[in-house]
Amino acid sequence: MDEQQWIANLLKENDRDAKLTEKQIKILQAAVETFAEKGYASTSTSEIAKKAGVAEGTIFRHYKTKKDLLLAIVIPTLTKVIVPTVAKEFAKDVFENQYESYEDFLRALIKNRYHFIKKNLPLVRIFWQEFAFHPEIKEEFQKAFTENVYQRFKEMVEQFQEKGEIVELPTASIIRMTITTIGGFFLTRFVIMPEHEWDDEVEIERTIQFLMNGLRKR
Amino acid sequence: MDEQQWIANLLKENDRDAKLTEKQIKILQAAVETFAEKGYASTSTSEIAKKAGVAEGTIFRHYKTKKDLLLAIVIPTLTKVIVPTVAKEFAKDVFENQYESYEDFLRALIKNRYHFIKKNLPLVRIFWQEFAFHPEIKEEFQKAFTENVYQRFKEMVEQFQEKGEIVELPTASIIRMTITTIGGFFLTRFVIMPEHEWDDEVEIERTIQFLMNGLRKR
Amino acid sequence: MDEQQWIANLLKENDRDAKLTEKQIKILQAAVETFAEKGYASTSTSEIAKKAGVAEGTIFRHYKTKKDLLLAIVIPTLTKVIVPTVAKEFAKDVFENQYESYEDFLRALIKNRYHFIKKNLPLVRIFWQEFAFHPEIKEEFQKAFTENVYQRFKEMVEQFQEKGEIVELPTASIIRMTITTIGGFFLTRFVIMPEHEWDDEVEIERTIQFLMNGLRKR
Amino acid sequence: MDEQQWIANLLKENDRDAKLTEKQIKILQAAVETFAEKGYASTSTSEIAKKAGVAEGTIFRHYKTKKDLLLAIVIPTLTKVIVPTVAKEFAKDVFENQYESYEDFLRALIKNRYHFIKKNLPLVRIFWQEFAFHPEIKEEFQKAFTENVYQRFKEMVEQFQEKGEIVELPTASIIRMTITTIGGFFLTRFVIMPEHEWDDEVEIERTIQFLMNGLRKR
DNA sequence: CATGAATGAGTCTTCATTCAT
DNA sequence: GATGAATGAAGACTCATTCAT
Repeated sequence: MDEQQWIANLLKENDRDAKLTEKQIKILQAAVETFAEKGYASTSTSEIAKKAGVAEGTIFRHYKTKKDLLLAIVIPTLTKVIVPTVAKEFAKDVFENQYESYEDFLRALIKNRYHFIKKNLPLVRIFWQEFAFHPEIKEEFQKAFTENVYQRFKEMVEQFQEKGEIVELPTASIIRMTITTIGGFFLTRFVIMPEHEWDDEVEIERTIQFLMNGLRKR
Repeated sequence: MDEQQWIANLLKENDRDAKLTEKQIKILQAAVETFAEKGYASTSTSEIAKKAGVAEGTIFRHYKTKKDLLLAIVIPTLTKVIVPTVAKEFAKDVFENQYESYEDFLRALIKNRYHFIKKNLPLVRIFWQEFAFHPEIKEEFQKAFTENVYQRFKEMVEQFQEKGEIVELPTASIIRMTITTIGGFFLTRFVIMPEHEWDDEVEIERTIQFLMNGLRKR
Repeated sequence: MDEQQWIANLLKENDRDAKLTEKQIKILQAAVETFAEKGYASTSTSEIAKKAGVAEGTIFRHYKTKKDLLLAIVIPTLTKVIVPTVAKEFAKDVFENQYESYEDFLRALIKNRYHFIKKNLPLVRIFWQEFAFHPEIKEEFQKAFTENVYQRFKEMVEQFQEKGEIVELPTASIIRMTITTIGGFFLTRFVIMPEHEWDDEVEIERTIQFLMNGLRKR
Repeated sequence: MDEQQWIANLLKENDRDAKLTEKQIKILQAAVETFAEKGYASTSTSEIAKKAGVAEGTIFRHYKTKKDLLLAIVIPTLTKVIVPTVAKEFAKDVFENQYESYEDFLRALIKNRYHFIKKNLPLVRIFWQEFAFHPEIKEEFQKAFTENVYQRFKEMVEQFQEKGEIVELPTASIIRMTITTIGGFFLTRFVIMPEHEWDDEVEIERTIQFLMNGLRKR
């Protein structure tokens, strides 16, 4: 029920309408699980149906095609999760605070994303895997990123460049390095070596220090 | 012809035997191209056959199953390309030199990998995409990495830690940061924003400086 | 409303009972339209429902199966339209007049049918198309034709054979020639070349003359 | 074998190439049979496969879609059967003879078509049924008719109008009446009342007389 | 060695029909 | 009466794989 709730909330079209049926939720859950595990192309609709405990036809009553089902999972993960989470909770959490240093900002950012990824690992995996093969997803992502994240990120960077805390490289490079360093940590942590025993607290702090050393003005 | 040569050399079982017939080469080329573009699961053997200009049955004469064909592409890309290329050319190029500084080593490493990826982008993409879904690949990769790359990398790091050039973090962390930073650059450069206009020379140097700043002992 | 009325009157079970609800009428209209355009087998009930603006289930409340819906359209088109229309209006119009000549009878017949077909083209098309595949329809038609039309037609023919106007061929042959000639005209006119510019008055008269020349005693 | 031969000859793309496999012939036969009996839309490919004694996949190796299979049956029936049969054998038989009278021409025409239809009844039924729903068929037919039949028919009619044998109506009307009268006979004979006991010789002669009476100049 | 026709299990999708609300 | 979510059997079509030539 609890488990059902969050995925339902996450994926329904918007918070007002959208009474997802119980079956719809089960379908989405089963799809997320299976897509994440085997990939979109290798997952059959009959398998999803079986796992969801519904008839195969039921899937197609709600999602006209298999691809619609994928997009129904991935697009909200972007527009609802990256965008508003970023824009509302996350941004409140991250951007709209007044940080005393870029380091503090980094710490907030990395912790926020850490918890988000940990919670939504299957969704993130699906997004990551299918990103390359579905132009719709790629476009949606770039739009979401450009419109919502990039601008705020830029302002943040410039603010601390002006304060003389971080180096005067082009903003784009700084953003890229920040993101890839953090992304690289998450990738190693959650995708490549998830079974390794991680001391997450330490590793996060280490990553922050590394980043700060790399970016600090001196 | 030239094009054919390198992929033939790259993929044939080992440098001695292995007279790949013309058809085999065409099959491998077609497979690499198509797997990279659409993903393994979404590629049909008949499509490969058509693109390679051979009969459908011919593929199965050389590769018992479709998966065999994938592995015939990916495993050598690891064992021949990561391993011996690393061990012979690359390692000659990278590890077996005497570097005056970690920075020089980084520069050699990043440039070597840059050219390799640029040349083998489709192969890298396939590896990257299928990595998650095929345990064989994952294992083979981890074996290759652990046995060949990790140990040499570690020695290199320790050498410059002793010299007092780089910081005394755990070797594993330093390796991870080095690799993810470089990997992050390549990912952005070749996968996420390949169409962006890059000044590669500048960007590489920037990445090196960032890494060095992050790792330098102070 | 007007449009609704005639199809309602045409199709309701019989003139007394049969208060077809508004929804029923809409279903029938949608079904007629779609069956005529795409054929019975290629029409889905959901399509009809959508076109009629009712829920899918509603159709099955009124017609147990899809085939029932077809028969609800076709059978009245026969029993109400061929039979009573023939027997009452048409027959009043056609058979029960005293014609001075077979030619006058033909003229009345062809004009009456011309207007009927023009008005009911979709119904006629459905009947025509499905005739071959549904024994019920075939039987119903043959019954209706034999019981109601053939006998009266025969009397008409014999009457003018006795008067010496038309030739002494077997009645069946004369009826067949009359019907196929007229039918052939309608077929060309409404099915094969509907978009051709027809001068119907002239063409009808020409058909009558042709028939009379073919049948006239000399 | 014999049975197989004619349908193979009839349907293969052209007399030279076209080695239809045994299986292909079986598929075509099964398809013709079933389409004729139940209509295209109501026939399933699995049914055809079963009847043909092949795997369902085999059908799609030869005909990319179910509709392709239909067209592979119907179009040759037009272009090979209407056209060249008309243009070569039939036309030799019918048009290129020197007829002494329109009546002789009619007799040749009707007998030729009588045998053709009798032999190819299923094909004719399919054509007739699907004509209305598939624009491709309609267009192909109109092309075939206009290009091959109409012109020759017209010359024939005009020739006998000049000789004063037949009436001076517009050629189009005369052709239409000729065709619909003959068509009407065939329709009644083969479609509407095939089980009736027909004395075909007599009925054909009667039809000719009727037509001639209708068209004779007087 | 290479071919390509043949296979049949499996894929996504549609559809007539049912039934709880 | 009307709805529309749910069903599952059936539909068209795909595909990896085999095998006779």
